[in-house]
Amino acid sequence: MKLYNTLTKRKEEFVPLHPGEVRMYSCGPTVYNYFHIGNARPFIVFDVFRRYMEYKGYKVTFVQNFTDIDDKMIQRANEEGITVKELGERFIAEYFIDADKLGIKRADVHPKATDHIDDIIEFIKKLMDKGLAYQAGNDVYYNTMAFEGYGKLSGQNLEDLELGARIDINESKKNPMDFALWKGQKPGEPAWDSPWGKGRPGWHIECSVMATKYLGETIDVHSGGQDLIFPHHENEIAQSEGASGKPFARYWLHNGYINVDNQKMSKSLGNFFTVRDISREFDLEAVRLFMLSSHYRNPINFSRELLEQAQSALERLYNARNNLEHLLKDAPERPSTDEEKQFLDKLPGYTDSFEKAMEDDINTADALGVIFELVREINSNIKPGQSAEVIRAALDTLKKLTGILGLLNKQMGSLDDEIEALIEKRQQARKEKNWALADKIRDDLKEMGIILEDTPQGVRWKRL
RNA sequence: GGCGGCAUAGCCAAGUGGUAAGGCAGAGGACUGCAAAUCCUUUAUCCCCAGUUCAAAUCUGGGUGCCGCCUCCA
Repeated sequence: MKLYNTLTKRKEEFVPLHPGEVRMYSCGPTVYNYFHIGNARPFIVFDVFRRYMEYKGYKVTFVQNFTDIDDKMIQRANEEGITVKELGERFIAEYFIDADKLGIKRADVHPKATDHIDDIIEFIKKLMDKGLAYQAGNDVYYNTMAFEGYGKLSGQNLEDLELGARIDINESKKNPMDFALWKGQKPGEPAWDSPWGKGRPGWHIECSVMATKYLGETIDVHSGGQDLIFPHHENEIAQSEGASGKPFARYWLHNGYINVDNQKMSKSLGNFFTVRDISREFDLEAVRLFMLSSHYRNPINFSRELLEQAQSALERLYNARNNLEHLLKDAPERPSTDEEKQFLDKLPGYTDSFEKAMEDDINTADALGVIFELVREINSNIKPGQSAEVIRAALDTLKKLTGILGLLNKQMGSLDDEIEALIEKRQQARKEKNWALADKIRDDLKEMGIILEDTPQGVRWKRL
């Protein structure tokens, strides 16, 4: 499998550090609000990466943190009149509600910064011992000048960075590019005891600490949005490699932004949509399909129209699956005919093409194209009366591939007797050409959320 | 100023040397009591110019336009 590695600026063959295992860390949300769809992109695309690696048989250990202490957390908690801890707990719960609807699997570990204060302190001590950090007042800073590789991820050197940097008013730093590992307590802020006085961790340190704790000093994959390349991930490298003397992450994966009107969507610009807001109008699975319909490193524009397109595309997928499930119920268990076997022989080709797309730096857009080609193949070939073997094989392939992308999560389910009876009654009416009654029943069922379709192969239903 | 990305049909989007996947929307047709679903047909000189090559959307050079990072941010 090839992955574009931000560190080397090339596609590289993925070779895990430990054969058969993948250890990956992805930067999670700061839990001071509902997350927006810009945040959702990395959650979704790296969830797909994880699912694909699991599908390929790797033992994947996936860690995604919650940042539950920082300036924004403190500010928001004050506005709400609650503690930072309460705020964090609330929005962690909200995160899972939205993430579940987006089809994002739980990470193996979802560590919180505030649960790792002791580990963070130990880590900072280690950096100080190595001369990579210094205390200034009640703060502790990372000494960027002392770390040789600083800038290697973002492709910049310290001098260029400083030229572009705003004048830093914090005169206690030795160098403007130095960043806080530990921030001394200010009035009204939550704080923990430390060798440098009461305070709280800086933002970057938590990821180095938790990634190391749960995955080891060298991990396989570290991922996040492109805007984290600098300074966040650059700083993580400085911290982690400074402390361990070993490479931190072997592959750095970064997704592109979501734009609105061709402008970056971000919290600071205020032009963002939360996933929660979107969920009131759209099926979040359509949002997922939308995210996967272009390559993860390309920027994508967000709009209602595009979401509607994705919704329609999703329905095409569901129709294909549901039709197969309907057919399977009555499919005869018998040996497949030669013609049916010809169809069966075509199925593995779609899996191959799908994998080929995924192996090329997680090309979900291409992979999705393969799924739609499979859908057409299925729709053109599958008819009532075909062997259960054929229908089952088609269904299995479709479910397998959509499952890797985390799509088609809603089960078709079954109908209760009352509705079955209504459908039967309508069939009788149709037989008698009582169209008025038949249409009335169909309308009534629609009110109840059941849509009927009279196909040449008989009546079918699906949920609204 | 330093670093980086993008430009393919009405919309979205793959494709990185051999005359353009797929989805959405539209048009025509088949099927159908109607509707829906489904199938078939149909819609692109790949931003511009020059070059390399038997052959370029794909490589090289130049240009134009748009965007991002260098500051909290996915």
